[in-house]
Amino acid sequence: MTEKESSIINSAISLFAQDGYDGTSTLSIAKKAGVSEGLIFKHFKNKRGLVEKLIEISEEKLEDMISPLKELSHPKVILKYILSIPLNIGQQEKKLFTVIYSIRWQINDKRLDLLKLFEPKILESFKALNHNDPISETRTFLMILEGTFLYVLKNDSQDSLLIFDNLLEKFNL
Amino acid sequence: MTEKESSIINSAISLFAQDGYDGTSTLSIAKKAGVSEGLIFKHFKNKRGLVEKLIEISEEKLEDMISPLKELSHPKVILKYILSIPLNIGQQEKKLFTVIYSIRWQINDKRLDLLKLFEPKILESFKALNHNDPISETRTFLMILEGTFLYVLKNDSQDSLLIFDNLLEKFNL
Amino acid sequence: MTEKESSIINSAISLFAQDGYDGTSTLSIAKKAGVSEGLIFKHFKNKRGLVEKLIEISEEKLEDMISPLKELSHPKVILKYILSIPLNIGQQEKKLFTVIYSIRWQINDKRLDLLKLFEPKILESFKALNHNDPISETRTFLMILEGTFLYVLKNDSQDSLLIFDNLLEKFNL
Amino acid sequence: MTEKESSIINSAISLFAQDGYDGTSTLSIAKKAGVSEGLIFKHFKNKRGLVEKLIEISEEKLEDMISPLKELSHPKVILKYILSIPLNIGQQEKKLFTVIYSIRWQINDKRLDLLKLFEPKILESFKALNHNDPISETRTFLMILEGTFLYVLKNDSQDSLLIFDNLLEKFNL
DNA sequence: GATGAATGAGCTTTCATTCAT
DNA sequence: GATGAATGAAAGCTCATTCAT
Repeated sequence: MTEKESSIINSAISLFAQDGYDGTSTLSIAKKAGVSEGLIFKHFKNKRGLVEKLIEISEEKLEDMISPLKELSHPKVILKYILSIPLNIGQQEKKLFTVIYSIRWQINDKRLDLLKLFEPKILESFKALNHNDPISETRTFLMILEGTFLYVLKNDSQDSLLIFDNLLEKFNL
Repeated sequence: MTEKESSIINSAISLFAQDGYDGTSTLSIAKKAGVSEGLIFKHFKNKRGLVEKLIEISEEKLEDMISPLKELSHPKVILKYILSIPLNIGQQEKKLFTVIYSIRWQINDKRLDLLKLFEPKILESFKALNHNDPISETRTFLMILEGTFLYVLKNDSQDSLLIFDNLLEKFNL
Repeated sequence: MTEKESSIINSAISLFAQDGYDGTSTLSIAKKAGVSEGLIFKHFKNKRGLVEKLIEISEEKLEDMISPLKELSHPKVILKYILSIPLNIGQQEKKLFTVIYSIRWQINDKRLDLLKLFEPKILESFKALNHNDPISETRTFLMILEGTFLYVLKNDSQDSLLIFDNLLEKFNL
Repeated sequence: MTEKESSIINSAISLFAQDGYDGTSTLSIAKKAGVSEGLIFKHFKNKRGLVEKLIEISEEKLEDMISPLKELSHPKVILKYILSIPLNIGQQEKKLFTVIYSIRWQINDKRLDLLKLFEPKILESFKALNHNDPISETRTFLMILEGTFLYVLKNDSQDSLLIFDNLLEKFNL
């Protein structure tokens, strides 16, 4: 990946997060990236191709967040870790996930439901805890996880910790 | 409000919910409404004006949902009622709220944070229940309420009841 | 002519003078006149019909300005009088003539060359004065008359008198 | 400046002169220029931007007409030269100035009062001639100059010379 | 790889005009 | 005579995309 290519990606993330996919012109991305408009199409074929790239990156980012789970064995620790993820994302990831969230309303693509990646691990954990309805509990857990993500993306929250403790309690973690 | 005017509104709700604000052309709204494109602008001035109208309608809808709360006094009953709201919305409301949710990523307007309307009632209830940190609990409650709304809007859930019971338990309701 | 009809005309004059013919919408005229948009078309058939009416009125106004000439016999007095006309027009006439002037660039109509009405009188006067080239002198006179009109319409001139004396001298009047 | 760009400018001049600013669509300009409509906006941002360009060009044209004055010293010669300017403009300049004149009724911009550029030279000349009221005489001179311009723009005059001599006489030049 | 001139389809919006009431 | 809801054509403008260099 050349320097210009990654400059385009970063500009796209910022602008998509700020103004939405449709609200961002390829020209504005090019300008912000200090690059000619044509180059975007050379590298990504489409404006849509840019989104594809962002989805890929998001998936990789999330995979990275999931991978430490392999070394954890206790289900409560696993669930705690998952719940902590939205509270620990950095500024650039925040923008990236904001893009993914906003795009979900405009583009139909299963891959945009990023949190689905956590489902197996969560279900497995609740089963290990002998929860009496692990499937429902998983669904609720995911739902709340999504609420937490949304909250973090929308608010510059410093009160994350309070929310976190509160959630742990509700899931007996 | 003439018949054509409300036809425009209904078409706008459907199309915005389906394709997003930017993804919907005024021409497509007009066609679906069986109306000339110009009429949209006579009645709503702007494409943006159409959104303003939808926001107003949403606020009214939500006010209607809140008003029964006045007759409830027990805090647990109040909170239960609020949690049940997303599970009881009809098909047209679903579309309407989908529009509001999707637009939040493109238009910055405080009124789009519809759930804020519930905040006073929720806080008051947790205080009445002598919760040891009512402010945090309210925030968590709202966050989860949003997650529930999102879930309901995205999925054609028939499993609502299971989720509902699960949530009641988590808030000791 | 009903009250509403003349109200439309006055509004049209003001708005055309301010924003030009194309820059003025029939709706804005209707609003300013306190009248429905449809009524304009009942009375004047067209937007263009409104202009026709304004041209008629202008011609009448100018005829009124010319008519006192019939009682004047001395050529110098006649020319002096003509030269004084632009300096003595009222506020409403000013607007009206502004409309005529601005419209000349958009609509081709011989009647818009209002000053042509003066030509016979001017030519006759210079002939009576035994001017050695009355035709050329008339053309120059008309040209300068037009310059004076333009000046008066564009500037809220109080220095009219100085200009007037200056012109008299140049034509030996 | 690319070839297409100047083609747009020339088409704009012709059409604006013919049909006025509001009466000319950007599409018609594009067609006449043999160019896509979008290109107009790439180069000039706005329809208004096109006018800005025409104003600039006019100013440059007029500067070119003024510059020979630097080499003239005798005030009478200077004034004679200025009076001769409207009679010596070419076909394309004629169109250009027609645009400027017609636009003055629709757009308020000091730069559209092109003749103001001559004011200092004229005033200076009348002072050098010890005219007893040089300020008034300058105003009158400018007014007549404007009348002359108007006359030339409106009529395909071959009788320019007669007018010219006539004017010289009136200003003792 | 990189540019930027150029395109053309599609968008929102305006507006003169019509017509049922 | 008067209204105002409704139309539809045309306007200015944006933008993803192409392509010669």
